[in-house]
Amino acid sequence: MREYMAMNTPTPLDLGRLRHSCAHCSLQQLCLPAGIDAAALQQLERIVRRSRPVQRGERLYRVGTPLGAVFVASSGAFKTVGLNESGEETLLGFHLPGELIGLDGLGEGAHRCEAEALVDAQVCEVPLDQLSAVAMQLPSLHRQLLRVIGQGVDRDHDHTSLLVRRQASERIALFMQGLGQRYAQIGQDGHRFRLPMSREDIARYLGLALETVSRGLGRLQDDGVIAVHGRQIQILDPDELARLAQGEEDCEPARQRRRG
Amino acid sequence: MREYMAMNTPTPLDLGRLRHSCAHCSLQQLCLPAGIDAAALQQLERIVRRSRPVQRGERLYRVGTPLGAVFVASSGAFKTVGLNESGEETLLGFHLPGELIGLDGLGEGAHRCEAEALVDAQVCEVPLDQLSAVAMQLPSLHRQLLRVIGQGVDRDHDHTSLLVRRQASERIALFMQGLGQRYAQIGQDGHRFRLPMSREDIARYLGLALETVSRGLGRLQDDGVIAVHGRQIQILDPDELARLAQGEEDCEPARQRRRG
DNA sequence: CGGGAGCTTGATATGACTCAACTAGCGTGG
DNA sequence: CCACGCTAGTTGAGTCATATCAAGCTCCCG
Repeated sequence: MREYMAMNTPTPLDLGRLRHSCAHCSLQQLCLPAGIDAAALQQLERIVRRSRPVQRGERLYRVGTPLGAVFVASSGAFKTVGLNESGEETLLGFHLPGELIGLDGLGEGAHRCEAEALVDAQVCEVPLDQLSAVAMQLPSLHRQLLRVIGQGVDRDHDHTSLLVRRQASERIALFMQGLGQRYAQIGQDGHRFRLPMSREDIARYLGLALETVSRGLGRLQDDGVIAVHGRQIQILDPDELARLAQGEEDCEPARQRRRG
Repeated sequence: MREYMAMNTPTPLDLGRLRHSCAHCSLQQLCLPAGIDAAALQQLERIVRRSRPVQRGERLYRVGTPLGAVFVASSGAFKTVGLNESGEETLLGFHLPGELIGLDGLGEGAHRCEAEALVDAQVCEVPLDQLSAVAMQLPSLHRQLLRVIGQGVDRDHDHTSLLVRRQASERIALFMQGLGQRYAQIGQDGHRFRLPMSREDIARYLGLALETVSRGLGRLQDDGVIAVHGRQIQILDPDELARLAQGEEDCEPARQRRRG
């Protein structure tokens, strides 16, 4: 958060944030409140624990933690990491503001993965039993709950179709493109953003070696598709990025390689 | 249901099947009815369209089909295949009896993938609006609905941790092991089963070339871990399979390769 | 200024893909 | 009943992309 503050919100504390409610949240249209009526919103607000700060590296829950609540970041970013029997970690997903965290564990009643803040963040916490109870009273909230669950499933499926791609360059292009789209969806600049995760996280998310990710990004930069400065990313040529993401390997005749 | 019966199962009709209900279904404990009380079960039965036969190759829904119902096979097997913009297909999952099909599309209200029967099958269909309506009356069913949704998410995550494995042999071993476990869960023999899917389907599910799958299975057979006769599989050495699945590459000193 | 994590870059080895031929199994039709 | 053709699966040879190992670099942060 230090970084963010320095970069984006000069004064250390935005008082408005303290008064934040679902009704005033910029993410309202993306989050549980989307599409529910005023009465339902009030009910929902009553049970939501709002905007708790979470430090980088802090975990919302661990493997085995009984499922008690779902979370939504209002700022920052999270990763969810699965641990299998043999102790290996699998990077299951990244979660930007507005995207529900903690649906795993719905199956067994306890979390099968861990949710860790990639940068300092703010999270809203929604106790699941209360959410269920309210959802059973309010059809619109019930629908919306199923909708955000479905969106999580969709993101998992997107991840899967990333992972089955053969070419590393394809996975990387698709990842950057998808991230840009997700930033755009939450009202941030989809062409210029800061990666909240390390190269290693990206590599594990994409099923690649971290060196391959590094090289892939370098290549995209050399080709003039994106600009990379550490974690700062700028998408220079979205169309070309989309082309590469769809497996159409360059062969670009007119475009020169290496410092385009 | 009458129509279905009349249409598709001409003479060799098992009368017992006509009486089939959730209460008598062998999959009861794995399916939506699991853990709900008798009253809830009755309510649920009222809305479930039971045991429609589905032919191999037939699809339950296609991309873009408005989400209207979820499905559970009572016999047979399905695959779900996602189609992305560029027309490429991604094999998102296999569904054995008792495993919910059709949760994708919850996010957008329309299916993003297609569910196709791998072999002739029987499916129960649960209209989603009615299911929602009943779930809102019955806490136990509501809980159970979230639980089966969560199990679907868990399976997707298992798939993901398969895909990030580096070694093809590891993915293949893990796949066979997982399939065996799933068969065991539904009361079938987990050590001896028939694959409902082709090598190509397996390959696409695992993010490998089909030849690699074929070789991998051959290798497992040569090592005496499994026996393969076409799609008929027998797991001979579950412990060794588990070892291989966890990445502990053989180096087996005593065990001889090629026709063990 | 020093330390260290995070990242880049280089050289090399190898595992998996690709292309290709071949086989097994199965249903069809002569 | 066998020949045929088709689909699914196996097996082989060669190439290439990516993992791996190993330096070196850069940027923070103390």
